Amino acid sequence: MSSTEPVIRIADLPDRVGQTVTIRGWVTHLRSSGKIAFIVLRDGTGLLQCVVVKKEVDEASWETFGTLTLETSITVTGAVRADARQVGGVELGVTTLAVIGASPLDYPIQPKEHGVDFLLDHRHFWLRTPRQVAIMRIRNEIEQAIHDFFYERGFIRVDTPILTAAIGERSGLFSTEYFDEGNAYLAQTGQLYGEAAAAAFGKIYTFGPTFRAEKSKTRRHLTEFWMIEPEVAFNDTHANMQLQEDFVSFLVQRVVERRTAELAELERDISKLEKIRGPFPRIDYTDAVATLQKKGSAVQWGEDLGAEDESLLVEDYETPIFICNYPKEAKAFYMKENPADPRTVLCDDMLAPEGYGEIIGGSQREDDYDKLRHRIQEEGLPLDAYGWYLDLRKYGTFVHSGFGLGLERTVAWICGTPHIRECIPFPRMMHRLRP
RNA sequence: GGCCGCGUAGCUCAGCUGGUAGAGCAGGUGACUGUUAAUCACCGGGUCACAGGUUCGAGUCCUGUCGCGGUCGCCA
Repeated sequence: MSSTEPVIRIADLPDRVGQTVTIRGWVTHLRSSGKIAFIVLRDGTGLLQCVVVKKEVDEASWETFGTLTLETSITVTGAVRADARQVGGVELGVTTLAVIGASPLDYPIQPKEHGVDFLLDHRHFWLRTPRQVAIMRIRNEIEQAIHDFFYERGFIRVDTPILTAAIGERSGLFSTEYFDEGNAYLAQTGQLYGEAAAAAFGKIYTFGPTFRAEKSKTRRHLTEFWMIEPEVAFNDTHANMQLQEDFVSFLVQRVVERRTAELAELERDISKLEKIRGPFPRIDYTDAVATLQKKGSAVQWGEDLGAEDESLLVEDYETPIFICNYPKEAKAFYMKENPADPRTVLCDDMLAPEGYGEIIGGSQREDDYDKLRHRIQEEGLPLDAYGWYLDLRKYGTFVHSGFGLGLERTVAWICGTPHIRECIPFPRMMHRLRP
């Protein structure tokens, strides 16, 4: 292994045909036909077929080839040459070959089908496979696009606390001891803090992990997931939905433009993603219930919509849709009462197409001190814990709105994966805490 | 938590109305100078999740326990 040889990344090789380069990576596949042998090497940027011909390498390198196993990390040096049969159009004619780190023969992931439970037990290795690499690169693209979208529009990113006193929504909380302060809870949302920050900066967003201790066992739920929560001062519910529409369209088109290779690896139907541009239909909850009843659903006005109801509504559209203005009882205490129909609140759920369900929940926030205080009491929540939150309405209250986008659900939809657990590097679910 | 389903070789699975455990892949040895999950020959590999029951006999039927998956509810 020469330290003077420049180390090149596989993705850059098409520009280096004819040059001699050194690559470091992991053995992904091995084939041998006696005096000629093939190594498929992975370096995190792509795959490269390395051709080892006995007559063309030194004896030590040929013997080294014989010891190679799957996932051995190696250094190879050789000439880059064009070969139309290869992905990326190049292969490497090896001149020397050396092992960095050996890999025992019992490497568990084989180039074949495995069960999901087995793969999740070996998530640290599963992550190395082409499909998983593609998903994580798309996830990264979406994360970067989120930051770009908000930065270009003058939003400030605000990091909200993960350890909190009891505050937020009603669903299950993870708790831990916190010195002499009693229990601390892992945050289920950064929204309330986001509202405080909106009065400081005007337009903000949060980007962080959130935790739900519900015993949910579905393809759409994790106990730890990442959520993006914008909050905008002086935006009403209509401006809020416009922002959501622009935001989601931007994310999808960004992935379509920049991650075509990864979408191809996932065999995603890109034509379905290209249609994701505003406007998205805005359906009032009351109209949605009427439509559902016509379609044979048993749903009654006042009830929340079930997963089956959501699918029935989405099936008529190729873009995401909004369901707006749910009954007060079905939604959180902080949502603003609808002046046009006080039985309902100014809120919206965005449902993704193709059965991926709710990816956004948003609302205009209650900005009236007395109404909010009343709602907190109505829900049986401890008033004293919400003192600072009520203060936001006492000192210069302001119309404001925001929403929460579930990152993994968005990644799952854009990638077309059947289960959300593939869309986060190390998923946390009810029955899975490791690796 | 409710309902449905699964647990057999390292992995993926088959195993019928109960009759003494199978395949492919992976692994080992050998052959092969253009392979793309290479091919060919030969070889090793099992507490059928666990406990109890029915039976002459249980991987198979029954009960319980454990583990896991799907779905619903909750939500992003």
